[in-house]
Parts: sequence; C-alpha cells; structure tokens
Amino acid sequence: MPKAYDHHEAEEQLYEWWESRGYFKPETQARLGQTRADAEPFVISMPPPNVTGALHVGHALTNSVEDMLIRYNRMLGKPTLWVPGTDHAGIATQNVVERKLDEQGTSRHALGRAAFVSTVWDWKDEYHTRISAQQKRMGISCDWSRERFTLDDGLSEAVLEAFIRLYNDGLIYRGNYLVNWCPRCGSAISDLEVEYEEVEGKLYTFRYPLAEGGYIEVSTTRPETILGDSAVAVHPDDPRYTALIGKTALVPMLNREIPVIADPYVDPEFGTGALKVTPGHDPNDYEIGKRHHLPMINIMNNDATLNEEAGDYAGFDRFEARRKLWADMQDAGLVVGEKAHAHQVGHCQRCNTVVEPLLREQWWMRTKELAAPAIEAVRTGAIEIIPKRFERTYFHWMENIRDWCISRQLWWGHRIPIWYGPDGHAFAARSESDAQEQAIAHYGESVHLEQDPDVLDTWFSSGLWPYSTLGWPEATEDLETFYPTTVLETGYDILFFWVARMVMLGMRFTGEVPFRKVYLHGLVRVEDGRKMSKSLGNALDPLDLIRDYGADAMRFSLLTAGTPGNDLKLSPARIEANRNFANKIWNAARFVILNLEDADLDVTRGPDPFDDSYQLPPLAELTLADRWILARLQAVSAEATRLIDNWQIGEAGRQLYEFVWNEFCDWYIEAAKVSLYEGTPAAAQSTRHVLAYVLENSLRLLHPFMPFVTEAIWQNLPQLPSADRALIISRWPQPTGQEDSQAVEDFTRIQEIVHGVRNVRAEYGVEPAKRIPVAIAGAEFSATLTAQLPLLASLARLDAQSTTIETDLAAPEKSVTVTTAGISVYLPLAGLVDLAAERARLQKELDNLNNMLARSRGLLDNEGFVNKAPANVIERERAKIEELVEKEQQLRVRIQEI
RNA sequence: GGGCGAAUAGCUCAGUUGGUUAGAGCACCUCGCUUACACCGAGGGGGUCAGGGGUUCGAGUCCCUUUUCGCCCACCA
Repeated sequence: MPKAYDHHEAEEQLYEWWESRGYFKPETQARLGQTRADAEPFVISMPPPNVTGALHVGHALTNSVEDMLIRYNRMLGKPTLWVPGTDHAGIATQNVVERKLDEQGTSRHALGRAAFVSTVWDWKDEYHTRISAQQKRMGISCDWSRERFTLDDGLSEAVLEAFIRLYNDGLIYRGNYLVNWCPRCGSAISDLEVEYEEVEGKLYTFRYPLAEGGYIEVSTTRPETILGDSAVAVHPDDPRYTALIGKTALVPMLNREIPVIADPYVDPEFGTGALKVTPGHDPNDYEIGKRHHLPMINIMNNDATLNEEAGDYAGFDRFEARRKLWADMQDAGLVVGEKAHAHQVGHCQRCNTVVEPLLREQWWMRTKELAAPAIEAVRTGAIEIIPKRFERTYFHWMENIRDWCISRQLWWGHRIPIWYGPDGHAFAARSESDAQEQAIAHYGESVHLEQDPDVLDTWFSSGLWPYSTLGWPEATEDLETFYPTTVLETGYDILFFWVARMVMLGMRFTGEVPFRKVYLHGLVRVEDGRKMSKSLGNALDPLDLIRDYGADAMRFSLLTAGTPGNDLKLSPARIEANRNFANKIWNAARFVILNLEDADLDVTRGPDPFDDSYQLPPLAELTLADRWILARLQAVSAEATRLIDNWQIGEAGRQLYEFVWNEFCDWYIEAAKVSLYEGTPAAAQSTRHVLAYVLENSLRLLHPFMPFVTEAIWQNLPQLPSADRALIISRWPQPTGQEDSQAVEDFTRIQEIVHGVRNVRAEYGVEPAKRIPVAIAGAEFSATLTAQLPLLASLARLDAQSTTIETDLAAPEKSVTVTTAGISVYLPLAGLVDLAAERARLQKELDNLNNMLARSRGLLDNEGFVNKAPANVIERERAKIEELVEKEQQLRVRIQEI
C-alpha cells in the first residue's frame, strides 16, 4: 500500500468492478444470499436530471445522500433498488438547443419540427452520456439496467395512459383562459414557472375621458394595456365616483366606448381609486370582466407585439407601444404624471423574459379533486415529509391549488394525444389509428384528423416517475415488488413542481402513495452564501472536485456540511480537509495491515452466511486500551445507527469522523504500539485482533459515506473478508449492547494524565524526545497505573525505569504537579522549575476548580434541583463534586508545600 | 400581506425528547520529519451562543418580543 491514498487509481476501477459484479442490482443481492427473505425492499427513484447540460454540485448532493441511504440499507440486508434516469426537460432543453441553433445562424423554424426534434435527440444523447459518466464518477450504486428516460417508449406509454384516463374522467379539459405567456418561448407556462421579481417600474397616471365630457383619473403600470381596456371600475361605495357609475368612457387614442362600472374589488385607497379593467391581460381584471360580462379583448400576438386590436399601435413590441402610446397621450393632454413604483413582475423561469398574461386556448388539469387524497396522505402520515416543517408548506400549496396548465407550445416533449375532427371534435387516443376508429364511430365515416400540435408540460411525465419507471401501466413484477417506493429524496425547491404532483398522480393511478418518506435537502451555495450559478462563474464543477480531492471527499463534505432542509455552503477548504480524512483512514489501515502481515490471525466469521462479520474470538489478554476502543466502537456504531435512522445523516458522519480520527488513530493506534512492540505475545495477538476488528467495523460504518476509500482498503485486508466478498455488500455493524464502563473510566483517566503531562512538558519547554521520570501518588488507582505504566510512558514520554508509583508519596522538590481526581503526578523538572510560576499555575487551576465546585454545590444545595432533576443527573453532579473535592485538596496541599 | 429558515470562535458550520466546564474543520500561535500518515503529530489562544423579556431546579436548546439577513407563497392597479 502506498503512503498516500491515490483516489485516481482506486475510484474508477472499483466502480467498474462493483458494477460488473452486479452489486447494484437487487437480483444479485438475492442470488448472493445478501437479503433476508422477510425484509421490506428499500427503493429510491432517482430524481431524473435534466438532459440540458452537465451535472452541478446540487446533483452531487442528491447523489451523495441517496447513495448513502442505498448503501446503508443494502448493508442492512434489505433488497435495495435505486432506479436511475434522466428527464427530457421540455422547455429547458428546447431552449438550450435553440440557443445553439441561433449561434449557428439557424432556428427551429428553419429546420422544421421533425428535423428540430431529431437535433434535440442528438443533444440528449450527448448529454445523457456525459451525465451518466459523471454519475459513475461520483460512485452512485444505482441499477443501470433499469435506467429510464422520460421520453422512452415505456414512459411515453405511461404518459398516454395517464392523459387518456384523466381526460376520460373529466380531469383534463381544454379552455380559453388567461394564461402565463412567455413571448420568447412562444408558449404558455404554468403558475409555478413564473418567477416574480421586484422591478423598479413606474406608476403612470392619466385621464380617462368620459363620453359626456370630463374624465376620471386612473393609474396603471402597463399603459399599453389601455388599448385592451373593457371598463373603468370604481368602488361602489366611493362617494367621489358614485355619480359616474354607468357612464361611458372612451379608450384613449382608440375612442372605443367602455362602461364605468362598480366593483368591490377596487381599493379606493390605492392610486386614484379608479381602476382600468383589462380582462384580456390581467388576472384580476379577468375576474372583474367575468363578473360584469365585459368583452375579453386580446391585444397581443404570441411574440408580444400588438395586434390589430391596438389600432395604430399594431405591430409594435409591447414596450415600444408603451412608450409610443404614452407619448401620444401626453400630446393629447391625457397624462397626469408618472412616478417610480416598485412592483412584482413575473418572469419566465427558463428564459427570464417578462411574462404576459393573455388569453389562449390551453389544456388544463383539474387539480382540486386530485389534491384531496394527496393532502390526506400527508395528514395521516402515510407520507412523511422530512423535515416536518415542509408539511406546512405542502398543505398550504395543496389547499390553495389551482388548475394546472399542462399544454406547451413546444416541439420537444410528449405530444398531446388528442386528434381533432373536421368540426373540431376531440378524440383522445393512443395513436392516430385509434383516433380514426373513434372518429368512424362518431361520424360514421373516416375523416381527416389533425393531432393537437402541443406537447405536455415536462412535469407531467416526471409526475408519473416512481411507477412509470417500474413498468406502469403494465402490471410488471418490478411494480409489484418495488412499489410503493421507500424514500423520495430531493431538494426542497421542487416540492411543488415535482413532489406534490407525484403524490397527486400517484394516488390517482396506483391507489397508493408513491413513496413513504420525502427527505428534502437544502440548496448548495458558495462560501459567500450566494447561489451557485454558471452565469456568476462561481459554480463548482463536481468533476473538478472529484479530480482534485476524490469523490469520497466531495461526498463526505456534502453529507456533513449541513442539516436536512437547510442550505449548505461548500468550500474547497472543507473538501480538502475531508480528502485528508480519506488519507487518514488509508494510513490507519496501512498501520493495521502492516502489523498483521506476519501474524497468523485466526479470523472467524459469523455462522450465518448472511452475516460474515468478523467475530472477535475470546481474548484472554485484552489490554485496557483494547477494551476501551471496543467499548467506544460499540457506542459510536449504536449512535451512528440511531442518527441515520433519525435522518441525521450529517451528524452521523461527523461522529464517525471524530471516532476514527481522534479515538482510533490518535489514541488507540498509539496505545496499540505499546502492546504490539512491548507486550506479551498473547497481548500483542489480542491487540492485532482488536486493531483488525475495529478497522473492519470502521470501514463498514464509513462505507455509505466514503465508498471508494473504504472498499479500496477492504480489498487490501489480508485474511479478513473472503476474496469474493465486497465491502459494498457486507453487513452494517450490529450494536452488541456490550458496554465496558470500567475500561472507559480507566482509559479516560490515563488520557487525562497523558494530556496533563504533555501540557506541562510543552509549557516548560521540555525537549520532545526527552524521557522524563515522574513520581505518581496514585491512591486507589495505583495498581491500575502500575499496570498501565508502559502505556503512560509511551504516550507521555516518561522514563518508566525511574518512575515510581505509590498509593501516597511526597512530592519531590522542585517538581511540577499534574492532578487528576485522586492522582497527583509530579514531574521533577530540575533546573526548569520556577516555584513562583508553578504556584501561580496551580493557583489558577485551583480557582477554576473552585468555580466549578461552587456551581455544582449550588445545584445540590438547591431543593428544586434535588427534588426535580432526574436521578442520573443528580448522581453525576455528586460524583463530580467528589472528584473536584479530591482534586481541590491535592492542589491546595501542593500549593502550600511550595 | 402571510409563512418558513438563519443569527454560536476570525471564517464555514455542528450541537433533535432542556442536564458535565458549548464542539469540529479551516485560519492563528509554540513545538516536533518519534518505524501508519507533514494530506501528519503534540500543546495553545480565541465564544456574555444577535438584543430584551419569560417558563424552569436548570435554557445555545422551550415560549414571547425586537433587530438583521435569506427563502417561499400571495391578484393590489
């Protein structure tokens, strides 16, 4: 094994090996006897990345969390399936390809529909390949044989089935309503795809001329919409305007006659208290228009130029028209003024163009009926959202849900399976010939049919993902075995877009929840807290990170950087630290393996072929350190398991880090050297077993977090796992429940002494290499200390030969004292000791001690505490006082002596 | 206008049924190339846990409130 862990060498090779052995497939698990017959399968549907481009760190986070969960559950012996796939991402992908065409001086319209779609498929192939390669570099253990794409045949079949069922059930309908229109995309978009940003705009105030003379002052933020006005509205109780209700106003520049109406929607306090009503271009006005049966005038073309309804302004872009109309109104003496006005303006999520509300015929999904069971599922706990607070957000959205505009005027996506007859009659069908059959039945003869040119919102197909990927609508074995899935893991930013829709559609089509848990992670941000984005140039590329630090380091960083549902910041420094951690594990393993080489370790494995974990043989001569690390391993593995089961994945990782680095490496390995090099052969052999055992278990515990380095080490372990046993399919350590509090207590005492001596040595500038004699008054611990003298001597660099340990002994002259409860360690540092300074040092310690003592005594003197605190807390406080008192006396005596 | 989150060491963050003297990484200071590791080891400095109030024997943790920052939802022209 080389001195430093080289992730380049290990990672790609291991991944290929895992995959070639079929370890990512539940069938392999079953064939190898790795699953319990009665175990519930553990299933995750991977959120399919968009085929728009390369993966970013957000995907790396998703992958890290899901792979962690998958590997953990695989190690628990559950049949484990992770279904990968990609999303065609309708509007987003169409846009990137259109941008590319634009750079090449052409356009989708020049190509035509068929050629354009074929170009997008080429793009898809290229990026799909790239994405899969990236995912493999991250080490994700998903079942590639089950990989799906939202536009592949099976999923398209699912989309047809879903659409037709909903259509036949009356849950999909067509209608001419106000939609969010993106003039650049040339398509309607759903409410969710509109992003509102505060814009520094203007509030324009002008005079609305009345037919009988005079005028009403009205304000607007979008003067061009004046051309589409159908009324002027005032509040029915507004005394300023009651006389005008029922009069006729004239649309500026057009002189079209419109009524002055009364509607309670108008806020008399805002602006002039009179409102221009444009039902064709504003959602509120649309409602008013419906109430008053006003004409719905559409003044805009699909590209946001004005149409013939706009009179002389036809042909102008909406913003040009705004300027021009306003200037003309100014000339006509209609302008009162304009002032700065910040307001929310909707922008297209995909291209950031200002969205225009306008009337267009679209397909809609009736959602209220679908939402009810989806709300119920979370309410009853059939689905649990983690963290819980997002359930509130979910309920709020679901309870106020509005119908979903599902048609898009795009070419890339699932074409709407509707064919129209010559009279416009619609037939929902799986194919043109099916439609024709229906047409013949309807018309009594074969007719010319036109398929609806639009495609479905991309979220329609991903909304079916958990079961469409398992074969639905066919009753496949996969569907039977692996549905409902277990966990849906994704970022909280797509709770509505995706999660909510999956629940609604899943319950509708399968009658079951699509997943039992929803685990939401936060968004990855850059160190300064800004969003990571390509355009800002601050995005970290996962492949760069993997190249520089290794996939393990990146994954561990992502997993331990934050907490569920909260955004996390990622810095290269942190990843570097975790690269170092991988190296630390590697070197700890190197030490263990080096020391096992010549030893004939008789390793026994569990009798159950299902669990081939290392069975520690009965060991006669376990050292104190051996017992301590075994107790700590036990405690940490129980705690890590508990944390993971409570979704505290990051905390579990951090605890394992601390254990491996601070306890196993910094203390145990150092202690083991004493046993290995100076102990009896039996003790040395015991220590070898313990080293191997703790290493092996640490690798198991860390594997879901750092799969590569742990497997790389595992494959280097001599005589440990049998050659065909990979760590990836080994068992998660089962807590033994065995504690050894005596060992923990005794070893902690040793640590305290070592720490104290090292501190004094550093403070007094004792040469690091110099071995110094000490005198120890060890009270009732003398026997233990005597037994552990070689350990103490090694860790604190004591001169064991010249060290004396007695129950009680007088401090040598000119010595420095290290105290721990009951034990005084005297370091006769002749020539270095300044007694005055030593007295001051000890006095400081004593003062500190007295503070703590006062606090503890205060607690125990408090009746409330003694009566109400739990027994173990009181007991702990009592024990602490005992120790403090002992230490306090030792210190006081010593100070007096000096 | 509602809702949510964050505020803890110079920086980035942990600290989940309230209970030892509040932790880690990075940065900083002092030592040290001791046969696993300088991608390292040993020692050290650094925090009135945003402010105020409350509940409690006990609050970083629970409640109220204020301030600052961020996010989500919402039809005010």
